[in-house]
Amino acid sequence: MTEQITPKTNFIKEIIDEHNRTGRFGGRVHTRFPPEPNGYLHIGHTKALVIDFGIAEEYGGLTNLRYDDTNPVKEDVEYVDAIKEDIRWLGFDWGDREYYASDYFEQLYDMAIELIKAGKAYVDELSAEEMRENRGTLTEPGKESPWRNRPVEENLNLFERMRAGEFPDGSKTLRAKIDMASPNMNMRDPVMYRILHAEHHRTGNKWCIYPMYDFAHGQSDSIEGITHSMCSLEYENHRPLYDWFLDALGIFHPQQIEFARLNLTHTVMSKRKLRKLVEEGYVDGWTDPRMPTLAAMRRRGYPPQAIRKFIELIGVAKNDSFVEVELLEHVVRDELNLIAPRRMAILKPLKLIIDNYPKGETEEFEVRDFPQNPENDARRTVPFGRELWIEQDDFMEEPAPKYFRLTPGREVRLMNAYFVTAHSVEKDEEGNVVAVHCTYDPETRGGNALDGRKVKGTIHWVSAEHAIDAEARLYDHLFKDDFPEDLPEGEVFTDHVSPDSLEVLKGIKLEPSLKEAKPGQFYQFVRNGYFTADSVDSSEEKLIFNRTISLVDTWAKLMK
RNA sequence: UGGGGCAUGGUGCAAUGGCAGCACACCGGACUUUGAAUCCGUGGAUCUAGGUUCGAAUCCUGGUGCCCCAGCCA
Repeated sequence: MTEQITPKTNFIKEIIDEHNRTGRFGGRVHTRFPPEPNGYLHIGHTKALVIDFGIAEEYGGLTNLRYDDTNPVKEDVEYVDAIKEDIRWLGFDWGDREYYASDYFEQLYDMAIELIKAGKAYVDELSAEEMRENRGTLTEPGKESPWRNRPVEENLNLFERMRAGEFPDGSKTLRAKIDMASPNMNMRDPVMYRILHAEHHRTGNKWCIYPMYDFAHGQSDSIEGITHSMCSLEYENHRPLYDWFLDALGIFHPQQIEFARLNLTHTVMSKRKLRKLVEEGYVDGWTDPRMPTLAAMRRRGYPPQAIRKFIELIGVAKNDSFVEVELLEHVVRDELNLIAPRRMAILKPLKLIIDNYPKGETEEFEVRDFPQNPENDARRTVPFGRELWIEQDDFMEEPAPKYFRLTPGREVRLMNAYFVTAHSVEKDEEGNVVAVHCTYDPETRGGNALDGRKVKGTIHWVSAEHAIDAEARLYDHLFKDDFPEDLPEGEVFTDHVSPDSLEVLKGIKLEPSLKEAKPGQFYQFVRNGYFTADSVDSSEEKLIFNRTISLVDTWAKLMK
């Protein structure tokens, strides 16, 4: 297991410590996790999850789950449910504090009225295009809207009628009256409300005006008494606006803190791109095990503790960064190594016939599930017979240098069974080896020679007579490139989806104890990798295994 | 050529004026009934130029590079 040497602090905790020293929030720490229900949670969100829930817990505080559902045209209950399942799977608990920004629509509306009355908001009638033209550019100030200074009463009247549904989509907006010349574009009279005659997944058709994120998030935090509102770096430019609304309203003022979001090599993380992969069929839905979504990782067999551990290891900072996916894979292997019982399975079968083993005879071996762990003596029974399946890769008629598996004339160990020596091969008309003949030494039962002689190679096997047929799905990185988003001019990231990211193996051979394998149970297929039954397609009649992650393969590296 | 942020081995994160460290990756070795795991070991970093200081990754000044912002998205 990886050492628990993660840094004990980070810049966010230092800020909180400072607040606690000065008593800004009376020692209280209350955070929120604010997903928009418009897609599945991915590994990047896990960073926010671990920060939001982890920090609150560390300080003895609470975390609210709050859906940021202010845009009905993009959101759906399907995602609300999926998100909750993912959070629970990771082991986080929001108690009964499941909230929605849409719960606050009425209060938000009242706040807008208040700002209008204070002369800090106005109804604008500029079209989207006109508004864009008036906004100015990064280097030039914007122009004030001709509607900017109309009387409070008129604003009130118009805003009420916006709510009443008197105007078509896009015809009017409510804007904050701040500063069209601000160097921060977010302060150039940002839109607070837009007209959207759309059905909301929670409020139905009650509303036809919806608040913008900037007008909803800070106040939602405030209403819930959130003390520390963590978000990603791109919201840094929004903090002045977040603060402005809170101050203009004179309500409880949480602290927004921004951190760098997680980027991972060999994958893409934006919801837009993930959606594209799904919609254009590059993958089989949001839960395709190659996706970086939590649902996909669960299906693929990543243990949730490993994902949490990974997030703890990468730390928190404000530095834009790309984490190598190898670290995630390391943590997954590390965890699985501890919890996954060993099994024998042959992925690419080759027949091995023991010529001097009595025909028709079988025997059983009692084999340990965790041979590397002296404290866990769990065992299972594995049948053995005259004809076995071994891996094609475990036999070479003309061995490469340093190859020490099965090859004519060399003695190797069949794991937990006997020493065997290959003598001859059967080939098909194309010259492919289809069976290997060997002899065994009955004096090596269990895998050790009475005379103490050693063998260099140990290979795994499955009794042909008892084997169960199954399918295996081997996954590799979705993209071969480290940074699939860094593309030459004119190329699309979907063109780079790796054709090797999925390899389906029909007719793999399993030891019989795998018959009852269920999704959510992890196995190590000895010398091959970690596998789990597929939660969508596997059944008792037709077992289908996902390869969660291969074992480290020093031999393959040597061969390159 | 506006504003906001960020620069430490290949990657990510520490070091908060006092010996630049940890993890992954890489490389070498030991051990091995998994070419896994485990164990041991090597190499490799403070963007740059000045300044302050006995002493700077850390403080100051200038430069350079990268990221974000011109949605009625979040």
